[in-house]
Amino acid sequence: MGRSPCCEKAHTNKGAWTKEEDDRLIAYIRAHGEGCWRSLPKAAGLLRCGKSCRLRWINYLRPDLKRGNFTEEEDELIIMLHGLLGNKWSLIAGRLPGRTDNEIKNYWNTHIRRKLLNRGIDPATHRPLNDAARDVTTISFSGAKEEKEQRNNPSGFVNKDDEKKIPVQETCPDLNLDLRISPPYHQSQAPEPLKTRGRTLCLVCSLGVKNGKGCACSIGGTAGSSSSNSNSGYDFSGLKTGFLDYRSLEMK
DNA sequence: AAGGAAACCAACCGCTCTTAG
DNA sequence: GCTAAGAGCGGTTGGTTTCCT
Repeated sequence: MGRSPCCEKAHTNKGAWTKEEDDRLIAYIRAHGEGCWRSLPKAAGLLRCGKSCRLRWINYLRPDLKRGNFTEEEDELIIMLHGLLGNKWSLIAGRLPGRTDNEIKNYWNTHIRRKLLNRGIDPATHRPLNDAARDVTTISFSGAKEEKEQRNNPSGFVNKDDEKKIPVQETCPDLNLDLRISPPYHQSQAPEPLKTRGRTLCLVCSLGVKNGKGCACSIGGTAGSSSSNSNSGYDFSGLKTGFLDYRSLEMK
């Protein structure tokens, strides 16, 4: 069967974008809006693949992008969300205004991974490195873990990055994120699904993800709307309620 | 000052998911 | 319901910059 390529590769530029290409893309999107990436390059007079245009716009040219270093708060939020969602960079990016999935992914791979490793935490599982073989998978951001780390490293100074001598700080000290992946689900022992004013709330909505693409809850249509998080803070998939129905972690 | 190593990050590739016909 | 096109996502690559010896 096969499928036609997304663009005429023989007639497209590759590699770094030039200022002129950027300008053309920006001007075109300002005039016509995003969308229809396949036909955009031709319409905009660009010798680029549509995918390439989309990526350039999303990751670099969008006016709402926040450039510059990640803050400590963003670091901790990324770590927390990665613990919940895994490598769902786009979902994580959805919780960090002005940041792109690509940016977060790069940042994770270059900074946070190392940071966690130096803290003695496996970046993939968010569990202590020496605690690899347990039956119950626990993702923990609780004080207990910090305590353990503290014991291993009483100084609170952790890694090479820590040559800057920044003490490790718990951003959300009262946030208990102990998550357990338990044996197969049985109706009788299932916890109540997350509910908002009596309505079931899926993880996507509870995270306030804007496009609500993975939303499967009864109020999906309002995912990401201001109403979903207007009452001062979302319940990160039940974090405030103290549990996580891990079945809802299946995003797609 | 020079060369190599490490870090960083933009961009590409290939796959999956969604949607329209 | 099936198929193909379009869009989006995550993993990976490769060029550039910075750091170290």
